[in-house]
Amino acid sequence: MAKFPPGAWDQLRNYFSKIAPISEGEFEDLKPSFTPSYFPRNSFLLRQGELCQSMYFVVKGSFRIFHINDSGQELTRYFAFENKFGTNLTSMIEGSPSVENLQAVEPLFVLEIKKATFFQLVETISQVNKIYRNILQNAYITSQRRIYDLQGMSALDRLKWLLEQYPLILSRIPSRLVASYLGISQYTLSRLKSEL
Amino acid sequence: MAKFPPGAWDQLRNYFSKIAPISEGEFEDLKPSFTPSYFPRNSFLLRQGELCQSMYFVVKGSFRIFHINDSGQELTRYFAFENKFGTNLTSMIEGSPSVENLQAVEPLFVLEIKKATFFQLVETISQVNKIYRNILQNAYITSQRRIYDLQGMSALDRLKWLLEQYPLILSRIPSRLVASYLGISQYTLSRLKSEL
DNA sequence: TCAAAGTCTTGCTGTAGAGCAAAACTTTCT
DNA sequence: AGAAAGTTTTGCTCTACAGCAAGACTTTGA
Repeated sequence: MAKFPPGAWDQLRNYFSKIAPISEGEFEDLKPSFTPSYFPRNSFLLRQGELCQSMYFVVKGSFRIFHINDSGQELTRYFAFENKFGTNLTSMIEGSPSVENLQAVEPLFVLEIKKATFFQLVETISQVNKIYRNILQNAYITSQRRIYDLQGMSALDRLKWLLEQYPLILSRIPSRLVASYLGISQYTLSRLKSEL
Repeated sequence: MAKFPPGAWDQLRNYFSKIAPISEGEFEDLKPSFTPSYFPRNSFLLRQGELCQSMYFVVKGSFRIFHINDSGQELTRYFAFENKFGTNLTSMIEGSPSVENLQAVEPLFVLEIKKATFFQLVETISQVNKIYRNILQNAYITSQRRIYDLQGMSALDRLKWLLEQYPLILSRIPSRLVASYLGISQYTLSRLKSEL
């Protein structure tokens, strides 16, 4: 395991400043709420059935959020890269067992914040309230876009869409997982890649 | 056009009280922000390309939210029935042109609140802030569930799912629209209904 | 109350994409 | 460096579903 990236706190501060600017002092107060941690490739941050206890801010690497359905098929709905928060919001909000897994795709460094701590900050610190609102809004918008864009599109058009919208996914994520994100089989994806 | 349902304000008050209880007096102050209006069957509250200017609280009837894609195919993502808020959140949040249409499916009575008014209340009245958070959370959760539940399901399983999750849709909404909600053709839907 | 418009059903045909299996290629580990 | 494990590609077959067209049934409105 490599050592924790030194710029981590700057990345987080930067994230804040884009949405809800925060003073140096206020930020210092926030720091203790976050814990740096490391997850090796393929390890799980959360498994289906567990309660989601934390949010994760990606410092370096990536993880995916996916679900295994009754027929044993994997469905990936999100890849979190650097400077993004990711978690199973539904489980956090409802306190219900997660229907999703969070799994590191690349070696992963995160800043972790506990659910209770986070929601407390949402209530008490207006910047964090704003951050949360922003996270919800974005989560919603992304998910909307995904429904509309992918529904009723041919497999080839989905691939082109991905290339356009999220080129990072194609360059950093193994094909098998990309296929499960697009909702097509790995065979079809492989064939389509040759067609451009 | 029938006359506006008399219990409308009670319905709205009731909605509030389940999420963010509010006093009689505070509620009276809120009332002027909402305007009762009526939309006949099939009329549009909003069309693709326009800016979404309002949120709608359904008093009686129903409307749907749908998108027409490049191949001219309709995709319905939501049916709003009594005591639900509905709008194109994305367009409201981003101030971007709507990619969705809102259309009355049954004769429709709503309480309408303007976007600017609403966001102002979100900032100034903590109960409305809570309502908004709740709307965002629910919108997100619903949309999540839809992705997971429908992706990779056979057409028959989708139908069973609908029967289970949203029986109202099957009983009140024309088949053609139901099909566009499930992402299957009207022909397939018709055939499957006979298979139970 | 009956014509006209809209909606639902059903037969038939065509096709996109799933899924298996085996080969080619890549990465990982000792 | 070479064996073992994992991933990607490709050929082949099979099926669920789309989409047209024509007929049955339902709703609407003058």
